[in-house]
Amino acid sequence: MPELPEVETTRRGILPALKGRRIQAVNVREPRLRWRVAADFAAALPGQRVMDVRRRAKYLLIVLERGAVIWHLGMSGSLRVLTADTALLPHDHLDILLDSGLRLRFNDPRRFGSVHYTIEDPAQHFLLRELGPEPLDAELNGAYLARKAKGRSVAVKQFLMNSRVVVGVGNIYASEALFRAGIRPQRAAGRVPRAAFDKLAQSTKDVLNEAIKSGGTTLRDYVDPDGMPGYFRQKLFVYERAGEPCRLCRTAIKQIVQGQRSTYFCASCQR
DNA sequence: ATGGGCACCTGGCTGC
DNA sequence: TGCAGCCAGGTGCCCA
Repeated sequence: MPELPEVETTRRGILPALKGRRIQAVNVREPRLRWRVAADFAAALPGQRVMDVRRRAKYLLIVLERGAVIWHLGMSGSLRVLTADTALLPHDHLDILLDSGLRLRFNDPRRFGSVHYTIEDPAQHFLLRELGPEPLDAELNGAYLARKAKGRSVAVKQFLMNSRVVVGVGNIYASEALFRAGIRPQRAAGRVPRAAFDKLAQSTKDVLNEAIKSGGTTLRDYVDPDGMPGYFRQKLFVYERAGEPCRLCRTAIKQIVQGQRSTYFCASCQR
């Protein structure tokens, strides 16, 4: 999936086509997503104007006059802005038709994505209310990470990917941020020195910001709303580089499994 | 409270 | 050529 940079790239891409437009219709072709699309979803939106498109963690929030759509792209989802006559592809599960004649189309082969409509404050929705701070906010810093990690035995990589600790750091950028901070992914979170957490907070922000600038990372199927891939892949230091030389010290990059996810690191640069 | 494992689903690649 | 097996940008839930 899209991690935070890909979701942010998507948000920026769809915003100009959506903001200020009125929704004419919603076409749900496949309701069986991560959560079944509610039976009344398609009826709640038509006639409403899109006020804004925001992001919280990896969720896109389409803010309407009344309520909001909470959209997650899962592992393989993408949103594109298309003209009405664009041919349907496999896994094009849902369209939102706008009064401009354009439509927002959701494609998601694995169907791990989801859409919800809420009339309440989205921050209080069950998907959002337990989430930790945004990584690009000042709230994420070394002191915060050290406090949250105190006494915890979980590996620091899994700690960093825990959305109750900090949101938006997925499997690619967790490995990348730990590499840049010089921290072994296996190290118990509670045993990471405070100075290393300072570095980690900064490297997390850096890698996410740089990836956003590059339009995100395309490994397989991610495309932005204009159908373009992201270009950050060529700037990755460790992810999917097992056996290849470290870009800093030439040591072969190692691949291990943590929490059923692949982790990549340099055993020389990371301690 | 914390940590670990499973589940959801399709497609692409590898190796026999 | 066919097919079984494995892997993939996520995350909620259940259990010890």
